[in-house]
Amino acid sequence: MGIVTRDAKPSGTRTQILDAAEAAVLSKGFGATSIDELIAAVGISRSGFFYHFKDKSALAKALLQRYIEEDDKIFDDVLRRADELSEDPLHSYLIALKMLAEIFADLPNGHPGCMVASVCYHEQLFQREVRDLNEQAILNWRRRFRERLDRIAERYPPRVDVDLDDLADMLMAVADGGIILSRTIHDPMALPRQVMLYREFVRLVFSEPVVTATGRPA
Amino acid sequence: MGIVTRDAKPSGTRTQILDAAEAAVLSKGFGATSIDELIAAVGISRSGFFYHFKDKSALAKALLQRYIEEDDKIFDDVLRRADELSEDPLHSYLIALKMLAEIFADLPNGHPGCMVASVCYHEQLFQREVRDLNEQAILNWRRRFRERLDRIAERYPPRVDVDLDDLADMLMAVADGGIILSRTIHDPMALPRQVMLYREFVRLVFSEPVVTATGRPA
DNA sequence: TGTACATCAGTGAACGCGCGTTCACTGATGTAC
DNA sequence: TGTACATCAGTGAACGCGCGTTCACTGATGTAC
Repeated sequence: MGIVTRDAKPSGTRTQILDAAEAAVLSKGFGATSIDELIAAVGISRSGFFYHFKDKSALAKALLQRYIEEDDKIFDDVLRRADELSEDPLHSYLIALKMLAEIFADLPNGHPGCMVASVCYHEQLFQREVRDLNEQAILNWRRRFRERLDRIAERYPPRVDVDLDDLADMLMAVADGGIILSRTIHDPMALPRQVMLYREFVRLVFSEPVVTATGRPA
Repeated sequence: MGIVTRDAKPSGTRTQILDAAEAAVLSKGFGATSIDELIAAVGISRSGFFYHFKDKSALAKALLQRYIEEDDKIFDDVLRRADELSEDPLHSYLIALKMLAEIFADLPNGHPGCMVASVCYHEQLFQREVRDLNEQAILNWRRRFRERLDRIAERYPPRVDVDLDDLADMLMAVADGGIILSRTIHDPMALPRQVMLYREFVRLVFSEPVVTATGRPA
């Protein structure tokens, strides 16, 4: 998961390096991203790079750290706004998921890729520290969404026997899988549609189906 | 998605190179996998490699091609065996999904990674040909599962309004996302649990909930 | 059966380029007294 | 206000290693006649 939107860029050289690196890493991988291409994009010398990062793996760590922070902020934002719109935990969660799908749908060139997924497919290139950072990020998202699901389950007893940790994880899985799907088949809307499908699942799990006059469920 | 199980290895040098390359690419990326480490693993000289592959991108193509073929074979197998166990399209699909989850659960060290996802996160490194191969593989899987869902929908009208292409795609998304999840949090069972969750969703979409004596759905 | 040639599956040495990293240095701005 | 020193944000040149690729060559096996 994760978004590009960078609000109020500090625009210092360090940030520019990180921006160039993020785009390059997400489209060709960390090992194939060279320092030379980054400094060319930013317009500094090779040593300028090493002033900001002690070595290439310091760049990796900073990249992932920044990415996780930004994603956290987006989730904070979406969940908070959803809570403002409904006091019911299920409705709030459904609103949040719809907002998330809309954010994904509004990305002009589709989602650029998830840093967590990229790191996962380059494990061996990173130190323990970076891989731990990645693991903690996912467990943190699980905890956060699990909390919501617990509150929902209190009011709406689940109609099927699903593990709520798994259901929380599924959002991350659907998002990361949806990004791969979207990029591979060149359909930017596939990702938001997958998020909406996850939303439908959550709804089916917790709420009774409302059958309309036509016999079709609402 | 995709499995390691290599049945009846030809065990030629070319195959050994592909095996070594697959493991390396899935764990560190294509750009960071060197020809030198592959020939060291196989025990041939550098020129021995170039006898089998005209250049490194020929390796990439062969790697992806082989991976897709193997995955296709696994799906063929699972769907065929499920059809033998039930003539009902929904039950057969649910059986197939359970089998798939079991295959994932039985991998001793967890799923090694999906080649399609790896290629997706290394786009810029590959020629058009390889990226097209990747896209076609996904569209092919969509077509195959969509077919099943159509037959299910005929007999079991969906209880909610979901697009069947999206629902077919979701298996691939959940699998690829589940692989990333599993690897990142070091829980090999997270992937099969995600597949079972997708299975639960399919069941909720198509079949009426059966309420048991305790008031809990079956 | 013997000989000539072809193919298969490589070897070994060399190539030049690009990579990450280091090191001594620099000009502009900030701070202390 | 002037001077000394410190810090910030870099430059430029050089390093050695590892990379993908090429090329001339080779020994074993297969095939034609």
